Amino acid sequence: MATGSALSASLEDYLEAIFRLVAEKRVARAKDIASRLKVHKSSVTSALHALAEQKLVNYAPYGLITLTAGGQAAAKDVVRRHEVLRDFFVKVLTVPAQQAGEAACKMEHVISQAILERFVQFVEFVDICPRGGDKWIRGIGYHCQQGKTQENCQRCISMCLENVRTKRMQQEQTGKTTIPLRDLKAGQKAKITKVRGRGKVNKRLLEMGVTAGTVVEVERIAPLGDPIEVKIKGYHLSLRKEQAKDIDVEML
Amino acid sequence: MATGSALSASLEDYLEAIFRLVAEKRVARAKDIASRLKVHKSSVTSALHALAEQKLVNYAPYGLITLTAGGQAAAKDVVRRHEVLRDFFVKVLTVPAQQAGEAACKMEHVISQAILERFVQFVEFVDICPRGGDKWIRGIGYHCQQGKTQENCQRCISMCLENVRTKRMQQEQTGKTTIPLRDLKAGQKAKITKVRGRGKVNKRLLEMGVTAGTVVEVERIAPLGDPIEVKIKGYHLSLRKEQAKDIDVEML
DNA sequence: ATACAATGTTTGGTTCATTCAACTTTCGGA
DNA sequence: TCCGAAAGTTGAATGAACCAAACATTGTAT
Repeated sequence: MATGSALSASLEDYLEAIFRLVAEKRVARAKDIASRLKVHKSSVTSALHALAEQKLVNYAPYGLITLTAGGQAAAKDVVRRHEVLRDFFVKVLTVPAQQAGEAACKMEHVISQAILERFVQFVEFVDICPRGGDKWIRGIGYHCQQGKTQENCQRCISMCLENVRTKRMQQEQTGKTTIPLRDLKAGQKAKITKVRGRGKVNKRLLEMGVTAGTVVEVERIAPLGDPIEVKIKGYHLSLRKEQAKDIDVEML
Repeated sequence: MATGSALSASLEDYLEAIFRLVAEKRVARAKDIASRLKVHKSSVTSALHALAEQKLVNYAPYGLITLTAGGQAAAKDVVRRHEVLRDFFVKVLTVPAQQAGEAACKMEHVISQAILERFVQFVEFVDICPRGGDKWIRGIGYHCQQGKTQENCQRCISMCLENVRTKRMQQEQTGKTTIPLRDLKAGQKAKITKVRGRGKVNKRLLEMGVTAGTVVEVERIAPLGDPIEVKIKGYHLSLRKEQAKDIDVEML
């Protein structure tokens, strides 16, 4: 669901750069695209021509650069690939943020849909599984940075037991921890248990992956608590308070 | 440690194909390279010229194609990247073998050294950590294929407890499980506890990552039990029975 | 031996991504 | 208002990677 004819890695980069610039500043200027991508400004012009030809950007010489609906979709797709990979590198492989970003920049162009979804599911699994969790991931950090001593593993055992115990307790007081998504704070993660809303807005949610069992992470909440930005399956999603009220979640 | 000036993705592909063909059949023929990489035969010729220029292949028109020492090293490097990724996809993300290979083929050209080592360490960590292990990985499989039901997690808890218990028992009868690497069977994994040999052969082993704490996997053992092929940190290594005798390991 | 099929090479042409240098447009200040 | 710097464009040129078709070589089956 998105692009028609596959874009080249290079054009994807341009698209992504435009998307990010529009998000950061209000407009995308050829000069900024050039400096971000470390290419000559004339290269930007030709890329713009190519993108315009494929109806991905609205472009007229000396005019301002915007993404078309299609371009927006394609760019979001690239960005998602980027974010999923970066996320995995940072959260699971404990790679420094900057390095992770650079690596994601290259890999985003060659990763297949199927493998990408596996990455998403993997992170989700680590979140959900009682054997996973923050502490386990931190264990990987130790392992990667300090080498793999037996003591770490001893500590790991106790952490695991503790982890399992807490999870069990949570399981026992079943459903008690269920709250509306609206009540989560920024940075918190939870598992969706029920999506109560109905109608076509709801259908759109389902299409984006907002279904029972999925892990959701609250990225940030706007000043007045209205648009709630969440991440689901690597997608960034903006929810209205109204909708968030009708989504039940269970803290992890 | 390897290549001088970075090779293009395309040339890396040619190098890898030659390496694999030489390994499978005895020689690399231009036609086979072409069909493997799905390119026209004339493209092979030009690639060969480029590679010869960089002193990576021994090439003379109509002559037979071999890798130089440098080419061998570069090819092995590419192959390692490929294998590490494929391994991770198959073993951790439980991606079907063929798909994993295809994905690895593309990603191998863009992955950085640092991230690659993280992948290696991650797989190693999962092997070593009492919370990881086969069963946990199989849990990911369930998760990816069937969706994430609560029952799976319940089962996961008991598996974890069981896992931790066995690990503990192993820990208690400390060191008892230590055996020479030579006594492992094909397919088994173990952690190196001591490398007893000395001298320059030993030094070479250390350089290849054969050090205490590292996970080693026996790939296969030659008919007479002499060259033992192992995988360490994604490298494929061929050990002599002599050497394998002096390496102590502890079963996982 | 020799003819010919299989294999390998060359040549010429395409596309993509890029730069350089010359040119044009835009826009903010004096 | 108009002028110059900053931003953007154009066109010619490069190099990588590829293909198609014509050409060259090799080895082998009769």
